[in-house]
Amino acid sequence: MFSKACEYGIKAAIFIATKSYEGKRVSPKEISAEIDSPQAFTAKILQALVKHNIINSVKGAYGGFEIDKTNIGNVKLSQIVNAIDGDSIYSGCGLGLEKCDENHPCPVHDKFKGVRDELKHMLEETNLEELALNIKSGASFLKL
Amino acid sequence: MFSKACEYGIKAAIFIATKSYEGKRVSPKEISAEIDSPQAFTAKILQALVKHNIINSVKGAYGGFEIDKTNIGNVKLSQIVNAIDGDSIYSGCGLGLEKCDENHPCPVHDKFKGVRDELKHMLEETNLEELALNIKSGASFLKL
DNA sequence: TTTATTTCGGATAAATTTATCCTATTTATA
DNA sequence: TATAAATAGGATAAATTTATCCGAAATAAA
Repeated sequence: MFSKACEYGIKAAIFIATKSYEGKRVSPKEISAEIDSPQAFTAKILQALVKHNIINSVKGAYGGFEIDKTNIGNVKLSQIVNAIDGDSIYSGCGLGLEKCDENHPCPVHDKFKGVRDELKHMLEETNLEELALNIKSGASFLKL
Repeated sequence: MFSKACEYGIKAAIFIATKSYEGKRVSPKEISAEIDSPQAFTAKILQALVKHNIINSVKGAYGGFEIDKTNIGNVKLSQIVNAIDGDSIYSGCGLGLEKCDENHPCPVHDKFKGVRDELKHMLEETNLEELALNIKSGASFLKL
């Protein structure tokens, strides 16, 4: 469904959010340990999230990654997915046709519509706040 | 969503079905031309579909690939997806956790459940017959 | 200003997926 | 039986994704 890079990106953002609520910045080392991902690769993904203004980075001593506490609720999963995997999940044809729409549909166009729309809706409605709070409360997990 | 191999496999199976209704066998060359895919790679995928008993192959002169006319309606998309991509779409965790279920959910487990179930249901309920008939009637397309 | 710490970013390598090529094997027909 | 036509399958290459390494740049604090 998502690339590994995207999975790491989502989990990293959630973890950063939980720490940002505590006013703490986190390093790629802490992040990769917490989400069980390769450190250097995760660092690359964090760079991408920074460039897309989804998370903030602070260089130098006592630096690290963080998200503005007041903005955590505004960050939608769709932004993260879009930043890393692009919009192919929404806009792309399920069977890879170059051109696929109501007027020139692939064989599964209509049947996929529901699934795609539900996925899109879910990603656009889910924000980091609720996901981070569920992690903090122990209702959900980032690894294992 | 699906691998390219799987996209090719689905489109190839649909095309074979349309030809099988006419009692005609088709070659990898015809198939790849019709679904706009690399011929040799497509041939490998056809081999996999044969091994999974989703399509039949007949070697030698006047041979080719076909599907029993009486069985076309019984072939579900889920069988093709399963044969090529495995069951990761259904059973795998959306964020790649090794263990992810009600008791130990990833952050998006519940939110993904609906999407996954709808996708699964759609793949299990859609058969080659309806897809092939839509191609024959010009209601849907396999390329461009 | 120096030092320690930390992200940034380029180069490269490993793994996986996608794709190609060529020979062997099978089979219908002349 | 010989021949032509077709799938089967192994070896290999190209492209993409995933992953690692290391030096440069930036920054806080001593």
